[in-house]
Amino acid sequence: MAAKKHLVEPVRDIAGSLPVDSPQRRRLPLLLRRSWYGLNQAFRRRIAHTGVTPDQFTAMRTLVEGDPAGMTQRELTLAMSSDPNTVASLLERMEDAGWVERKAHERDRRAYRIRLLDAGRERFEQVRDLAVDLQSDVLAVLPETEREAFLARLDLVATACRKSADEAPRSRA
Amino acid sequence: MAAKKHLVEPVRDIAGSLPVDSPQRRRLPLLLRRSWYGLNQAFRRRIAHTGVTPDQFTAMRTLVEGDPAGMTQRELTLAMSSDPNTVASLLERMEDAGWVERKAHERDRRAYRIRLLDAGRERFEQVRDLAVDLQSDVLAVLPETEREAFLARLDLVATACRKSADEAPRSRA
DNA sequence: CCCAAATGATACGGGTGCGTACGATCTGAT
DNA sequence: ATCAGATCGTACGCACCCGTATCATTTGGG
Repeated sequence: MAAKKHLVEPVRDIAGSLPVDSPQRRRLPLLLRRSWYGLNQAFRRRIAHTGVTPDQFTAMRTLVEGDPAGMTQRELTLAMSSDPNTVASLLERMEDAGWVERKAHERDRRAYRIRLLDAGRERFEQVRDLAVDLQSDVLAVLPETEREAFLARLDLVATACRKSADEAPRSRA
Repeated sequence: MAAKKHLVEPVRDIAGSLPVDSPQRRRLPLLLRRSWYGLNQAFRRRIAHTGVTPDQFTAMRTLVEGDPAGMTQRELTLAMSSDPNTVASLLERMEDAGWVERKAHERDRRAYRIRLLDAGRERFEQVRDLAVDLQSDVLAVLPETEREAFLARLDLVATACRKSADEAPRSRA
C-alpha cells in the first residue's frame, strides 16, 4: 500500500477517518513487535560468533555501568526492565560460562553481589562496537534532526506501557 | 534524572555532545524492550481471564482480516512478523483449544488453510475492545497531533530493523 | 518429462518472558 | 524483643523466539 512508500511528510492522510483498529492504520503493537524482534534478531546474528546473546550483552553493559561493588539481581532486573526469574537463569548461564560471579552481599544475606569477571568484560568489549553500529544503522532511517525527538517520544510510550502493566496486576481490569 | 521529567520540549539538551552509547542517552534497544514487553504484559494481564494470550489474539485478528478462504501458515507468519516454528506451535495450541482448524490446501499439498472457528471468533470479539482501549491509553501520552507522525517514524524504524536482520543472515557481518 | 532448487511445514533444542508458589531474611511497628 | 508484612532469590511450568535439520511437495528450466 502507498502508506509505506513515503518518508515523513504525508502522514495525516490515512488517519482521522479510519477506526483505530482498522487494518489500514499503523498499529502500535505490530510496529513494536517488528522493531523489537527485528533489532534483536539482527543483533543476535551479528554477534553469534562471540557466543553472547543479546540479553547477555545487555546484562554485561548494565553491570559495567552500575555499582562497581556489584549490583544485586534485583537492581539488575530493574535496570534491564526484565524479570527476577529471567535474570536468575540468565545469570546462571553466564556464571557457568565464567563471565560473572555471584558473591554473598555483605549486609543482606538474601542477596548477591553480581560482578563481571575479566572473561566477561572481554566478551563485552568484543561486542560493544557492533551494538553501537547497529543502533546507528537503524536510526539512520530518520533525519538526523528528528532522532532525539523520536527517542524522547518512544521513552514516553515505554513509560506508559510499563505503567499500564503495573496498574493491571491481575486480569479483570 | 531530569531527562525523564519533561514532556516533549527539552530534547536536544542531552544529545549532540555525548557518545552514542553513553548511559545518559536514550538508547533504542532498551526503549523498544520496555515498550514491547510492557505493552505485552499489560495486555496479557488484562485478557488473562479469557484464556487467550497476546500472540494468540494477534493470530486471531490476522486471520479475521485475511483471506476468507483461510491463510496458509506461511502467510500468517509474514503478516504477524513472526517465525514459521513459532506459528506452528502457536496454531497447535489454538487447534487443541478448538479455536482454529487446519484443512488441507486444495492446490498445494504441503500447505494448510487455517480458519478461525466460531469458538475462536467468540474469544476474539471478547478481547478486541480491551486491545483497542489499551492502545488508546498508551498513545494518550503523546499529543494527539503527534501520534500519527510518531507511528510513521516507528514504522520506518521497524522496517530498518527487519532489513538489518535479513541482511545479516548468519554472523560475521 | 525430469531433476535441481525453492518452498510449506515439522522436529528438536537452547534461551527468554513471566505467572505462581515458596523459603530465607529483613524491616517496621508494637 | 517480637511478629506481621515486605523483599531477595529460587523452583516449576507454559508460552514464545529462533537456529538448524529434515521431509514432502512444488516449481522452473533443460
